[in-house]
Amino acid sequence: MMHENLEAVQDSTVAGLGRLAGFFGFSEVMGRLYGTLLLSPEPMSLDDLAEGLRISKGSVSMNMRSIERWGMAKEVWVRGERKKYYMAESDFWIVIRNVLSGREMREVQLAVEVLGDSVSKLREAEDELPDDERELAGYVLERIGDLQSFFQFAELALESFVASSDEIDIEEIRKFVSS
Amino acid sequence: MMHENLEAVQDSTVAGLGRLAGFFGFSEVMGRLYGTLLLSPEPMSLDDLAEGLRISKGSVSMNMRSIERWGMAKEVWVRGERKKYYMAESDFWIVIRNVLSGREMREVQLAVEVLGDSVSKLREAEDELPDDERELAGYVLERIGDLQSFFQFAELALESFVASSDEIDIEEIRKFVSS
DNA sequence: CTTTACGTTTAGAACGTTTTGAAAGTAGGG
DNA sequence: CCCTACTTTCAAAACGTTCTAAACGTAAAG
Repeated sequence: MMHENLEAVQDSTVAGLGRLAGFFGFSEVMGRLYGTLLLSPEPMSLDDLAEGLRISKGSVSMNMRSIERWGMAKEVWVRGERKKYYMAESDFWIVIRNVLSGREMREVQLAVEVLGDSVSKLREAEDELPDDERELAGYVLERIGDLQSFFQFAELALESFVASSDEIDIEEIRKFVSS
Repeated sequence: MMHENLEAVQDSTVAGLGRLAGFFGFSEVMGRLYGTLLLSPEPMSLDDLAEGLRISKGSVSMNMRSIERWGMAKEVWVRGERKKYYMAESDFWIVIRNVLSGREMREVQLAVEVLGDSVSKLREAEDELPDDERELAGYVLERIGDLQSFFQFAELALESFVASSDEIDIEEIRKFVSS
């Protein structure tokens, strides 16, 4: 039996990461799996994970594939074992870069595209409109233009963050934070 | 009857904002309500909104309260009317600042707190542990420490962004983006 | 004081998502 | 080549969320 404090601390960390994952639009199970792996010095198999979290093997299998696709964990080969073993990616900057570039970026880009289409469609049709509608169209165009600017800026900001986070080092941060 | 292009553009913008709202963990209806208000030159009543989006008054009522709490729209008083009228907050920086400070910040702060508790609880108990568990505890402490640093940095970054976004001006951005 | 016009709350229905256990698939080992 | 140990897929069930329509509350108007 493991010391109660150690186990409690592991549990609350795992639970916290689950909560966080849910908050950011992933499944909570993904967060808990990631947390479990992160706190384990040894790589873990699907069975280990299923048993540790008391969830079905099916769920572990599917969620681990998501986790892998997001670059949050890697499969590791263990000599003489037929099972799959996983280890958490412990560089959080890599993790959030993966998420930002693969998900938030896509979403923002899509928004920018849609708005661009709308604006050009409306600009083309503007001349043919009767007066009262032209006024409304002008207002709508202005507002959509604001949205465009905003999302284009967000896109740029994300891009530069994703590009620069290569160089971020957690030891640097630790010093910075504790100062 | 409104010109088909104008209406189509409004609809796709509204739908896009709904999608985005869903992506960021709000209800899609909230996003659509906000979009509808944003594209309307006149303030709109609950009935206007319900009719425009073909959803129930009840839903409009509840979602508009959320929208108001997030500072994404304001009630406006219309002379001689008993209805409630709303206008969208059209400064997007204000909107995201509200969201970041009221939601993402809280979540990150919570994570930092929980991790802090865990670390100190575990540090206290460390001495009493048998050797094998002490080793594991050391490992867990290290990983949790990394998490702490990461979230503390995120907290700082959010803080400074929220604090500085007072001074951000959309005209500035527009120039910046289009260059 | 009653009626009317509105906003809010609520219970239940509809819907989507997640979980599970079982069945199917796959690849080493004998 | 089959057996065994494992992973993946899948359909059904459990669950949670969101929607609606109806009931309710409230306040202005008559």
